[in-house]
Amino acid sequence: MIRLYDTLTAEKKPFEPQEPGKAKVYVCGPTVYDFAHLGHARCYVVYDVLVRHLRASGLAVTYVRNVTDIDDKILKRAAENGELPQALADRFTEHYREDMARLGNVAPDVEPKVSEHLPQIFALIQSLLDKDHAYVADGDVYFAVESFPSYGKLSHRDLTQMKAGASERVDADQSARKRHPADFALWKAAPDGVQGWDSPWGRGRPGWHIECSAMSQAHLGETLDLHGGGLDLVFPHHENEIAQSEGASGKPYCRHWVHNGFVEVDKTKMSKSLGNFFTARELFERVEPEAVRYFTMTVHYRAPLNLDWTLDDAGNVTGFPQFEEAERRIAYLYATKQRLESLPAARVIDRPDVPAPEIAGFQKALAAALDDDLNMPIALAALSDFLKGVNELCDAAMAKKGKVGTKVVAAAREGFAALHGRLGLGAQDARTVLLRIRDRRAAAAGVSAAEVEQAIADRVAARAEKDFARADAIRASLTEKGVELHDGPDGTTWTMA
RNA sequence: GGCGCCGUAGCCAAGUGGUUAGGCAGAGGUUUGCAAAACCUCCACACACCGGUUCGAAUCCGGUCGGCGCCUCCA
Repeated sequence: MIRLYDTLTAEKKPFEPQEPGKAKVYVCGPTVYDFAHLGHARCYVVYDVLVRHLRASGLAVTYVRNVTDIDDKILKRAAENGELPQALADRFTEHYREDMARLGNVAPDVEPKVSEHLPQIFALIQSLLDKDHAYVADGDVYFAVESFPSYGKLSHRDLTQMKAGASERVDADQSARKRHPADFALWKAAPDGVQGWDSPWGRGRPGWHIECSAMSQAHLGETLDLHGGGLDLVFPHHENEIAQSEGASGKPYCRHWVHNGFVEVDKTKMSKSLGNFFTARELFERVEPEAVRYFTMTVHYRAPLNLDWTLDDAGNVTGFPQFEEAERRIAYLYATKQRLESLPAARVIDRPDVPAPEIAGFQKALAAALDDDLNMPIALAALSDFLKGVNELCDAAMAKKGKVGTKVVAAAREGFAALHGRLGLGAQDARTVLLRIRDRRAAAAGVSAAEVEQAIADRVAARAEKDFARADAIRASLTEKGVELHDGPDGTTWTMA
């Protein structure tokens, strides 16, 4: 049984879809006016693991994650760039999809765009007007929060206690048109000279929240099983979605609300508006995308994830210790996978060996960790045990006259399959990843493969002549450059420290 | 003003009423011509502070201090 913390009830509770065996999952996607940053990466990795785990647990998941391609920030950025808003949105949608793929996230089953759902948005707004949950004011349409008595239930706040304008971002003109300060726009009239879309209430653009109500309903129906997003969406975005959707349908909007914590920098939230962010792709230039994925899983999904980096005297970023550590773990994972895959057939014999507990129990441990509110740090602890077990297995197989049983090897392989299935780790070709890590580090250190290969050849010659002093001198000079040599039965290979 | 979160050993980070989290770093060891990798052992007798409840609290309750988030940009 999967238990997840639910924001609405503020407790961990069993995840129970309406229809047993099926899960309708909606996750709020990005507004595509810039590159995805680490905060987005974290968020979508969290829901990716959630969807993978639900599927691995036997649920037929319909995963919907929208793209907000109509938004004031897109209009503003496009105007600054002198390009069409849709062109800008389309471009960043592509970049976003590339970044998600590099993180190893599965594509959602449906990725709806606001620009393709205006009719549904109009219908929803009209329905709210018909039910007196909304009103028209000067070409704008607002939701009347006082018409929805349970307004505030998700974010656990009381309309009378809220401080209007506490965020210091209120628009005086807009406030004048509202009946209550917390009323929010369903439709906003477009000023002259600004791109707009024709609607029954005049030319304008949709309010921020209505899109998700309209699109989730269009693709998943009136009641979702699970809705996810960043903690910053609890209020007002998700609160307003509830008001809109339940106001229109009269049915519960969503059975389970999941929110992930922020990525932080110096204990402050990473956000586009603060400008304190690193984009996913600039990080990918420094470390394996899978290391970024791994890093996001090192803390519980609801806790803050603090990012550190090192600077040189000029203030340039020189490194990210956490990503470097994560990349070493990823390298360890793939090195282990490679060892298992390359066990010589002669070492694996048909005999009834029993797998070690850390291998035999890995799949269950993984599932149990994720069942308990998606506890990824515990899952990674189980992974550490598993990899240690696989290395012991390989050590045993490769020892003098060593042999291991086929069942044990099969269990280890199944462990890797489960790892991929639930956490989305370890799915790539081991050799490719390891070489890419090595070559990226070598390039960063100014080390060329050719010079290393030459040095290795010289050292091999020196060793053949038993000239160990010279062999060790070569090793020492390479070590200084961060090159590590590994003498194996099939020759000498190298990695970068 | 309202609502909420956090404070765990050198560092990162789980757990949350009584039994080893895990990782990194560090120290020994197996192995190796030397190394590396891998594995083994050790490693903290940790839980911001002060009270209270309890047979027993880092874990529950109250308070204090420190940090953070949201209260119509946000993942």
